[in-house]
Order: sequence, then C-alpha cells, then structure tokens
Amino acid sequence: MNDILSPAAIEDTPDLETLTGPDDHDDLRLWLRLLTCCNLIEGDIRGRLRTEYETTLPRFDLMAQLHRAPEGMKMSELSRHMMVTNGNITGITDQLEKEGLVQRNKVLTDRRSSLIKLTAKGKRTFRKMADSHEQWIQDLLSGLSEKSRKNLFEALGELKLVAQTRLTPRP
Amino acid sequence: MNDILSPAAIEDTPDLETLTGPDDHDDLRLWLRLLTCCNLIEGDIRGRLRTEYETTLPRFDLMAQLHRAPEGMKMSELSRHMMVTNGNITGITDQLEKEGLVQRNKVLTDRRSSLIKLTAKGKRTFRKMADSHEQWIQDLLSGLSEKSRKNLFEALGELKLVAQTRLTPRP
DNA sequence: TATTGTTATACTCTATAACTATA
DNA sequence: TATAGTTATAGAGTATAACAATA
Repeated sequence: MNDILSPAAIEDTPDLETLTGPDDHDDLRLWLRLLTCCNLIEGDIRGRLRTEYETTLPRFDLMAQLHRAPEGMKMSELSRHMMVTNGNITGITDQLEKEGLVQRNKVLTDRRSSLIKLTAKGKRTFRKMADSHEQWIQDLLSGLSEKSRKNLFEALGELKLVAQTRLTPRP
Repeated sequence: MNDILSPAAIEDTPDLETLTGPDDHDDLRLWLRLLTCCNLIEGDIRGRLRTEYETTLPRFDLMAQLHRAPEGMKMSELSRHMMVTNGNITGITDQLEKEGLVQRNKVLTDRRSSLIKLTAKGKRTFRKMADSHEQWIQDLLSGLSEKSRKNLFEALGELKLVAQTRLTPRP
C-alpha cells in the first residue's frame, strides 16, 4: 500500500463506516465513524512506537503512569489504573526492568509490595517518546479546524461521562 | 468492580486522559479523550459479542463485510477491506465455515480464488447480532445531547478525512 | 513473474486460576 | 481470611514468510 492514500485510493479503501447502508441509523454511523478514527490513529501510534522506539502501547502506557507518579506505584495500583489484571503488569514490568527503564523498590512497611519507579534512563526515554507522541498528535490534529477541535473535545467529554456511567468496566 | 460506577468510583478510576498534567497541550488531551471513549465502548461491545453471541469483533466484522456483499467476496478483498493480512482471513473464515455461517464457493474463471458468502444460517445469525449491536449503541448514545451527537458526527467526519489523508495505513 | 490462498510460526496482549508470602 | 505479587496456561489477534496452484 502507498504511504499516503490518494483520494482515489481512499474511495477504493472502504472502512468500517461504509458498512452501513443508506437506511441505517445515525447512532450506528456515529459509532463506526468514531471507531474508524480511533483505529486509524491508534494503529499509526502503535506503528511509530514500534519502529521508532521499539516499544508498545501498553509499555508506553505503564511508563506514562509512572511518569506522573514520581513517588512510584504499586503493582496493584498499576493494574487498577491500566484496567488489566495483575499478572499482565508483572510481565510488562519484567520487560521494562530488564531494559533498565523501571525499578522495583522494596517497601519496608509491607513486605509483600514493591514500589515501581522509572529509573533515570526510564525518565529520559519516556520524555523523548512522550514528546514524539505529542508531536505526532499535533501534526495530525492541526489538520482539523479550530471549531471542530473544540466541538470534538466537548462532545467527547460528554460521551466519556456517559460511557463511564453506563458501561460495565472491562475486566 | 461494580457494574455501574458511582460518581465517586469514577473519581477514583483514572483513565488515559488523566495522564496529562495541567500544562499539557490540548491536542493530546483531545486524543486521549477520544481513545478513552473508544476503548470503553469497544470493550463493552467485545464483551457483549462474547457473552451473548460467543463471537468476536473480527468475526463480526467479516460477517458484516459479507452481509453488504451478497454476491460474495474473495479472500483477498476481505483482507484488503479489513486491513489485516491474508493468513488471518483464512483463519477466521475457517472458523466461520466450520460453524456453517459462511461458505467458500469455487469460482470458475479463476481456479485459485473462491467467493466467500454468508449461508442462510449466517445471514440469520448476523441479522440478530447486528440488531443487538445497533441497540447497544443506541442505548449508549441516547445519553448524549442532540447537539453533541451532531457536533461529534461532523467533527469526526472531518477527522476521519484528515486521518485517512495523512496517516500511513497499518499493514 | 505475479497473484491467490494456505500453512506454519512467533510474538504481544489478555484473562483465568493456582500459588506464595505476607498482612 | 484477605491482599500483593508471581507463575503458568490458554486463547485471540496480529505479522512474517515460505509454499502450492494458477494466472
């Protein structure tokens, strides 16, 4: 496939939204449009994280959690925040620790737990990745009108609240 | 976790968007908000497809592709439309065929290809799933104001175009 | 030579569940 | 008993690559 889709190629590359026929309902089209946007962007981010930083979205996510918690986080906290089960946090943490990006620190008051922190190397690495990440997003969203960005932001805020209120959490 | 998050629980359950600090940029917050919404809804849909129909999103997606192509589709077409590689289509098609939901039909003009179609059972099954799917979405989005839905729809249309134009396709 | 589809393989992410060591 | 974390396992989803049959 080409790097940049030509208008003709866009016509020829149906996506999820084009699955709806002419008489399908608007809510469904709205959802498929949302899903398509998200998949396109997320796929792009995953690809860039892989090729430019040899990492993955869950690993990036875990480091982002630690970045905003300089005092460290427990495994169980990470599990709760990232909404995945405990064993998976162990696996990702193992990888990152092996690469010297995070560190398990024993906590004296509870010998079962440990506090996970970014190492100095982890902080440097994360800062670079996060800067790139933000740049990718800004480059993309700069193609959007100011009005659309504002509308999107507000409407998504409303949607997020509705979803968090009505939907059963995943795990 | 509780089925319905109380407001307090929402406060206690950070999501991706809360990763941004106070001085982070708006575009990043917009993207994380989009991602959070999509993950919440997609997770819910996946869960419902699994528990209520013992199926998955890619399987549902493949059946949806076939549903709008009553004349059938070639494996390579499915691969292109679903944006995954060929071997995966073979796998999903094998499963669906074993359950009698789709059928491989030999095509006379090219003995390498086959046309995949929904069987009668496949059509019935898909119609039920699709109706449920639309109902789930409507139930969720009914919590959104008319204005937000309209704004979302339009802004996402713009975003989709920008993303399709600027981003490298995944595979 | 190029394309269609299959097969084999490997890797990431995920959930479940059994386990340990503490509390 | 309950909690923190680990380990083991299984399964979905994906990409890569080698392959056979056909174009």
